[in-house]
Amino acid sequence: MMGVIGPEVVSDVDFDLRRLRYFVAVAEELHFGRAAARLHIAQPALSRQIRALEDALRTALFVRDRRTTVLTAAGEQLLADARDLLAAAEAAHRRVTAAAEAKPVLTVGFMPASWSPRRCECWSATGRTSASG
Amino acid sequence: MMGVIGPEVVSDVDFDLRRLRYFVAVAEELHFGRAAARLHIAQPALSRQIRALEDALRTALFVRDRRTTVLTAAGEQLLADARDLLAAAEAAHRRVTAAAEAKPVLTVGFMPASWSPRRCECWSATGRTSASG
DNA sequence: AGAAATTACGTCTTCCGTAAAAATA
DNA sequence: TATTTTTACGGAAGACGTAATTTCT
Repeated sequence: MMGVIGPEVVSDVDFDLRRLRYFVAVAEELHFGRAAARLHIAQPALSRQIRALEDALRTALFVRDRRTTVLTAAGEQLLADARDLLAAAEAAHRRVTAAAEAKPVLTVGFMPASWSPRRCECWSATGRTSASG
Repeated sequence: MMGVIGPEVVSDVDFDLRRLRYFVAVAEELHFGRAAARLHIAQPALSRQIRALEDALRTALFVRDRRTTVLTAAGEQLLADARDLLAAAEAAHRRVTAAAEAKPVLTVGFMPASWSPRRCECWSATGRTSASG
């Protein structure tokens, strides 16, 4: 499905964070059985979700070689990005929780590896004393 | 729900990208009706999803003042993070698609505003000619 | 009354787990 | 035949829309 119409044409990236977690598990294990066990779900459910992800991306992520499971180039790219995305989501969750408690937020230099910068300097320290109503 | 058990205790960040999009719409419009129209869904559905998001985060995101809708401090934080997360997801989608087509990927300096760096230098240029099997 | 958000309810899609099937060494 | 993944099927959870409800100006 596409984002639709008007000034708002979002590409509607259809990967769920849950699906991304599933994908990372399979990509790391390279074995649907072990990945399913690690995720505490049944194998068929995992297989379906991975296929659904591939369909949504319109891109093959694994090469199922009958006996072996290997990542495609797209799969390798997604593995890197998925890890970053999940980490970013978790970090966001922490920041939101912290903001709710009106605690000062300290952001330390951080950057996803997939952006592979040649050089990067980045830091910040934001102290906020509860200024909310 | 928590990630569960063993060496893998993921905090199970429960925000869906779809819910995040819904949230951004409301946060930008500060009006459930307009936001729902913009998202092409009904108002109640949107209201429920926002509440579900707040429940999942265990954090209030809006102050519903009957007549007005305002962001909480946590809401403001999430707005910034959500935009970055959605942008990152979209970028990841593009990179994955590009990788699938074995095109060289050019990453230009980019950094979410929410990390509010005092100073940041960051660039990279990765050329990859189809080396996949 | 009028406007804005939430709850109630019925429906439809999606997701999961168990069981069976396909495919390969 | 054993192992790994995928399809089939029935049940549970989630999400949406329409309609009714609450609350404040």
